[in-house]
Amino acid sequence: MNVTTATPPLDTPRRAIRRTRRGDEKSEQIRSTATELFLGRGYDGVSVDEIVRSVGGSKTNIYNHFRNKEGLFLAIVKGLCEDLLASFVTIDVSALDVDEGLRTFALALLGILLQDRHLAFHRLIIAETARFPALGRAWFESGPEKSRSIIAQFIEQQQRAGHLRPSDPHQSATLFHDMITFDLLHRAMLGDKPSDDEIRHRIDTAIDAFLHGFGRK
Amino acid sequence: MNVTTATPPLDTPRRAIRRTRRGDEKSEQIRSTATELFLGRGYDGVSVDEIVRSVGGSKTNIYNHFRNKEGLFLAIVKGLCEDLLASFVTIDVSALDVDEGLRTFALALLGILLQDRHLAFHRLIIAETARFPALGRAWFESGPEKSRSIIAQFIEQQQRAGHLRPSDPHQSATLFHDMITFDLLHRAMLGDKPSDDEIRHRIDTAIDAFLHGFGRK
DNA sequence: TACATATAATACCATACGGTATGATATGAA
DNA sequence: TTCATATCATACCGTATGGTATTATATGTA
Repeated sequence: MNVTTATPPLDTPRRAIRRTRRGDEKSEQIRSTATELFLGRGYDGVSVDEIVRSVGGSKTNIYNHFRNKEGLFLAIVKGLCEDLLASFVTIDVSALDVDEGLRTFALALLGILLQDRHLAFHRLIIAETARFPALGRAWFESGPEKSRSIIAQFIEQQQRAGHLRPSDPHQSATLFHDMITFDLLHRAMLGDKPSDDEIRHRIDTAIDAFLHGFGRK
Repeated sequence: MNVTTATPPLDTPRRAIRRTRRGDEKSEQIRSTATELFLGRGYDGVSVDEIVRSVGGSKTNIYNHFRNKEGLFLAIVKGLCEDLLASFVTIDVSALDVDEGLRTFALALLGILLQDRHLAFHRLIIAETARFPALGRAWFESGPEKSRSIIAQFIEQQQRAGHLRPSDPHQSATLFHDMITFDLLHRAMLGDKPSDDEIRHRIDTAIDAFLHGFGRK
């Protein structure tokens, strides 16, 4: 209801707190415990009282570390955005050819996206973007947009080496990324987890389509 | 909490109701009014009292027509699943060549998926699938799976005519469908609606990739 | 040791929700 | 017209929620 924008950011403590080791530890306990609860049952599905019961300690202290329930939630999502794709940004494909590079990216990406933890996270984001619009943006930038950029770099490099015909690298990376992820991710979100064979087969088909297309010349 | 399965389906009236014209009209009023409310603010965001205020009449009567809040919600989602893709199933591409056919499908599909009404519906489905598992299934079957099947039929027909090289038609249709939809749909869900030019460009690129690929032979 | 403050424990508040009970009124079929 | 019943209006119940107030205790620093 309150749409004024003069209020300070929500993911900030309600008042200056003297930082201390015990305090930081407690704050981390609250954050990590609440993370699992929110991932499991969504924002509305978890009450502050339940977080208190689960992490121990007092309700007041939660409201001291995080301004309110929304503040705690936003801090948690911010952390998850950074964590989930962490292993993807360190992949080194510089020594691989086109086929191997794309396959490496695809396997790593699906390995992350099909984890239960990511599925729950994805549900959370989609569901709560209506309530917290900034949240969807942050996820898109740190998720799909980031992984596509990494793939785009590789594609551009392969184009310069003459192994791919010229095109907008980011557009091409997006098409490849989407071919790989959409179907398997959505089915996994409905509880229909693809087998390793299915994953490999999907990747093979997508790489083949990406490199050669389906036209009959 | 109650996980027994002996209860009757939820989208069923709580007791036998003598069907009458006024009753059917009232039931429709409730359904259509509540549809817009749920699309706007989700399941938890809309209270039964608010539906009563909005549609007029009495709370009791809603509980007579639909067993409870969940029953009303499921009836509404079932209706939306059928409505949204209605215009897609009647498309006739039998006289078109590969390029034109794929373009026709892509334009029609995006025309549906990027509507505000569908975006809200999609959010609703993803968010509430955790609470109502059957819901995600029903949507997937009547949505993505259905549109892919229609595209697959066209691809198979073009393969038999020798205009596409042989492949699993449904796999290929899935790849094409996902290239077309994933990125634009997700960005639209975050409020970043693509322009008509962007849509056309994306479709061109995807069709080109589908037919010719990006490899340098 | 002394003092400021972070944490705890607990009771409490206002509000909102889904759902039911009850009694009055409107409607439609016999 | 009669009578069963669909609809309405309203009050109510039990429960849960986010958030605050209060008072006591543990902790770190000077």
